[in-house]
Amino acid sequence: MPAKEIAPKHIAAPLLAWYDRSHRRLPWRAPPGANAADPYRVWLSEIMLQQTTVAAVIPYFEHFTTRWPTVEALAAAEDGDVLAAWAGLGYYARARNLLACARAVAEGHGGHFPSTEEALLGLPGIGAYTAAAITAIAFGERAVVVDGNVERVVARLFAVEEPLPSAKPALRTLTDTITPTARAGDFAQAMMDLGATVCRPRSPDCLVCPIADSCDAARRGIADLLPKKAQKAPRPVRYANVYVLRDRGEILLVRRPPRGLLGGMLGLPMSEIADAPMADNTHPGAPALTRWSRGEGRVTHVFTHFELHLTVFSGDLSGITKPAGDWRAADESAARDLPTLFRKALDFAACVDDF
DNA sequence: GAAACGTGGAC
DNA sequence: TGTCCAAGTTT
Repeated sequence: MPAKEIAPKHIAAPLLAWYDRSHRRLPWRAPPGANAADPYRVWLSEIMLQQTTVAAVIPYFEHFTTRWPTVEALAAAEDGDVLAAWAGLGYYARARNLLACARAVAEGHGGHFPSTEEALLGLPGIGAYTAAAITAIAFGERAVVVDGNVERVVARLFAVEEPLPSAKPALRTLTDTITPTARAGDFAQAMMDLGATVCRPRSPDCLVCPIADSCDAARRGIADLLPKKAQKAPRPVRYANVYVLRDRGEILLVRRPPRGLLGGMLGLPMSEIADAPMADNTHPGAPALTRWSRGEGRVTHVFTHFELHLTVFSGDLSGITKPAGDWRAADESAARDLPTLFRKALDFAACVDDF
């Protein structure tokens, strides 16, 4: 019954001491000894960090906070500007929910984020993890903050053999038992930092871990085998066509439907996504009836749940009525606001046709 | 509960 | 090269 032997203070005290010693400076973190963190910055960083690495987030966070320093400023922004600023970060529903949340806070809460988990959970894009993280980090209130790092640390600490994701409820309960009341935000961040830098998914560095004394997996030498994970489904391969339509120095971009894959983002005109390649002489989803020339080869882009093989067609408008859409100068900057998928397709087309 | 939803870095 | 993974949420 190792769970009983690990008292909160045996974890929190050495962990917090380690955190104070090794404190990582990150743009959304209040410097040591400074005033409490700004809820807007905490919230923004937590949304951006969902399933996304710190290194990828930093430049986006700097850009967003410079351009929209407050939640009210963000709430007043144009949808297209925010989505464009998010381009390349991925999981674009986050950007759509970000705006919806900012507007809810600005209009429904007087520009102040609510400070309870329950109220935070009611806001778009804020789930169990983010609500707890904001409660602890921005408001200093005790909350049980469980992300992927914490699950890993706790699974090892208590040598939980049950695989994820079914172990989630047990891991949450165990996290509750070691969560202190004091320094709630620091404890949460310390757990996540530990998971990111010491209690890593592969090759955990138990020799330098501040809580290895209390760790059942370390004691038994099985830390690198935990947590166990259920097998994931294989990634299917799918196909689509994209169209680079030119008119003199411009190319056509279109706004995608507001939900679903890359929802709301600007992109190249694209066919439906199919399970097999389309015949070269049919052009479902093409923006105009013109002569299309197929690029040699395909662009491959790997999403979480499928691998997309894109055939890139280019064509010239040459006198046909200009279809509606966002016509952009056909240079490198055309790809600026686009999801990576379309940046790749444009790069591919540029290599083939050098426009 | 399972599937949808991006991207880039590490090994 | 392929696989795994990163501070998850929504439907």
